[in-house]
Amino acid sequence: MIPSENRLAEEYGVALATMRMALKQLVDEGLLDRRRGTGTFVKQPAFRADLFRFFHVHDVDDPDIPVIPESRILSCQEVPLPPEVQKAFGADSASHCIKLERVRLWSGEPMLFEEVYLRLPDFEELLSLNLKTMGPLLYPVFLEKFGILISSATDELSFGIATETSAKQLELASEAPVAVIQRIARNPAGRVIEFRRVHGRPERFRYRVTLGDQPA
Amino acid sequence: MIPSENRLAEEYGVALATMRMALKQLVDEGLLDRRRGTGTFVKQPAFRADLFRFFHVHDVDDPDIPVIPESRILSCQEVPLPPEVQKAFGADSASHCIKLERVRLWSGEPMLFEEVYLRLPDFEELLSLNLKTMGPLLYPVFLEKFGILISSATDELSFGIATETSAKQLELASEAPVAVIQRIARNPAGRVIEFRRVHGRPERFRYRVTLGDQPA
DNA sequence: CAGTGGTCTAGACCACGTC
DNA sequence: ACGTGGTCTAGACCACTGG
Repeated sequence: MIPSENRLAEEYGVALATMRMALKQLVDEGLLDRRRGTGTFVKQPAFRADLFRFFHVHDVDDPDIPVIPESRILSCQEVPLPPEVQKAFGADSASHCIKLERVRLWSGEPMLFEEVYLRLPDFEELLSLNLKTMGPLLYPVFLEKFGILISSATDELSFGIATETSAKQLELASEAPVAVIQRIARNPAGRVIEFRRVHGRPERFRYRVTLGDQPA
Repeated sequence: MIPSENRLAEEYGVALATMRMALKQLVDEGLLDRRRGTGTFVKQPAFRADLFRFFHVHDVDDPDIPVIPESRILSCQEVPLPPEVQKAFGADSASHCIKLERVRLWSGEPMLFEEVYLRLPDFEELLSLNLKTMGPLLYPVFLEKFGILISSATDELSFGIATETSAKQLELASEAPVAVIQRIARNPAGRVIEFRRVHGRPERFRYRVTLGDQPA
């Protein structure tokens, strides 16, 4: 909780109405929360998990049931920056980054193979973390362990051919067709935090997204 | 342009600051536009064309160049409501609807085959319109000819098999693999206006979307 | 230069939550 | 009862736009 509008106005030597306008602005920006009769509070940066749960593996019976696939981490190591990751991170990137590989399963079957690239030195600690204890969603981990909030992402979907690794992990023939999702995720300042490439089994792959002003 | 804040405050018998707050609210809701030294204006409902240009057919040389594919309308007729369209439109739907079929081409090659379902009687006039004169984007036509604004859409992407018709139009072998996009588009009130099913040639298909708070 | 909106002041009264 | 934010008042000065 921060001091009341009365105290703040006095402290900063401005009129009450002026302070009210300033506070209103911060509320509009989502930084404060005001409750009549109670006070003004700093808002926790809300992680909109719903925004990032949009890999829908369609339930056999009801495609409207969303599922968070189970996660199995294969490896997590420091590697030289691949060129496309370099392009996404921009000029101010280090020469190396962290590469995390994992498989996501549903009902015991591998559905997605993910390669996640993260900036160094920001995520250096990840190398020494016990990855087994992590939940299936990465962004809450970024927020809790590293204080890094992912607030926007650009996904690009296309069709491609499985690599040797992705074919093996998805239990497909090599060079089988796969769904390809490439994601660039950013913090609120627009800095690219993550580059991700995902291969998915095509026959059960489903991606859903809603754009525009959501009706209430 | 609407009257100045001074005149409005006087007319409605409220203080200037109160009228200012009220106007501010309407600005926040996107209904008004205020310009200092000029006046207050009713805002045209902005059609966010950028929101709906997200079928990216990747340019061979530069995948970052967005393209609006050319449009060729094949048919436009009244048909009974297919079950999945019924489900999208809901209980208050008529028993028939308009079905519009078209092919979208780029560099003369067919890339996408679209089946667009629209509500009756809202779009009744579409049957008698000269479709040749329409531009490649449908939503501006909805707005200009019918006063209907599309403000949100949910897309669902998956992989499927070409139908007889889509294979023919895309110049593929029958039962060839295709990209499938299903779209439900709504007006600001949340009413479903359009149901669309799109088949795309997989090898050149690319779909890009950005979610979250876009950095400035 | 006249009129517009943008910002600010110094009050007032009210609705709501907590104690 | 008291302190909180929500709304309102009746002014003031400034910055910008247009003719």
